[in-house]
Amino acid sequence: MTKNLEFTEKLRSSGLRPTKQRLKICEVLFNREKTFHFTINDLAKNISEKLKEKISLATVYNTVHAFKKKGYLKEISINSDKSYFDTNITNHHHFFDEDTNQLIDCDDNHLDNVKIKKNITGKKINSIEVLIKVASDNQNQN
Amino acid sequence: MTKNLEFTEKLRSSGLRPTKQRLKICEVLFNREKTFHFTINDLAKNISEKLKEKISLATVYNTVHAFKKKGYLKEISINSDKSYFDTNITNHHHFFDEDTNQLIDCDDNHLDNVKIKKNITGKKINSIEVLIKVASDNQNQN
DNA sequence: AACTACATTATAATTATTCTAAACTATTGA
DNA sequence: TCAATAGTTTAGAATAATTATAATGTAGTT
Repeated sequence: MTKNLEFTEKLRSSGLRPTKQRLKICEVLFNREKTFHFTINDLAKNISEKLKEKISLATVYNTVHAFKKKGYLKEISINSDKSYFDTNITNHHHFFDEDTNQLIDCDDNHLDNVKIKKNITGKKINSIEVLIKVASDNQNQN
Repeated sequence: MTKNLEFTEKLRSSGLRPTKQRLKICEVLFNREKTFHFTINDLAKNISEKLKEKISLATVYNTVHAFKKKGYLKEISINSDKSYFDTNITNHHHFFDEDTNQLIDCDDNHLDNVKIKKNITGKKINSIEVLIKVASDNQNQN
């Protein structure tokens, strides 16, 4: 609750109206210790668990995309039927646990810096993403 | 046509029956100089252009997944509404041109080897994928 | 040739996501 | 303060990719 003013300011400063729904979503997304990796579905479930009120799915989609556009969220490339988002917007990479379908942050001690030696001519690099897919050692993959 | 026997053998050796449809798809996928990056839709279009006959979409899906399972195709992680596949199954990475939505292979002279210094405990690494998103230098990104 | 297991197919079903258009609300400025 | 307006929310429809279904077809084997 004390964070509400902070979120209001954050939204207003980026030209987003601090509506009730957006503040609630801020609370769920940004009021945590660890970074949060989620799909829209995860988030919607989280909202209806933590908060009493329901927020329309369309609003969740709208808000997540608005937050992404403003740079408050990052979208992560995983080959999947759904999109994954990350509250950690710093430049970092990911493990993807194929057993649990969970994304896990890669910190610096996991991975050497990726160096691009040669780029496509005439293009600029927008992002470099490394995705390390892992699974249980004793589990057979299909 | 001369390749047909080769494809028949390839399929048979991996326990896939060399049906008419699978051979046609092999022809479209593997009878080319360069590696082929495609979505199911690309492939279906390619089939109906190059060949006279139509192959049911369901069969295209089934076949692509069967080929992937047998290791003849790789699925590439791009955050998108559709899945991308690659006939180049060697260990390599990709550029993704956001202007044209095209995947481009990264060869060795583009990228230094990615080294994982520390893995998640109890898990084994199934794959490491680097995706470098690029776009026109003079184009503003939204 | 006939049997059987695997394949193909059209179509229905499912799932994630976006669109729509009407109702609602935050902001602004009189 | 209050009304105008521009941005938001919403339920539900629409769309798009993919998977399931179940009937028909076909390759491989006997």
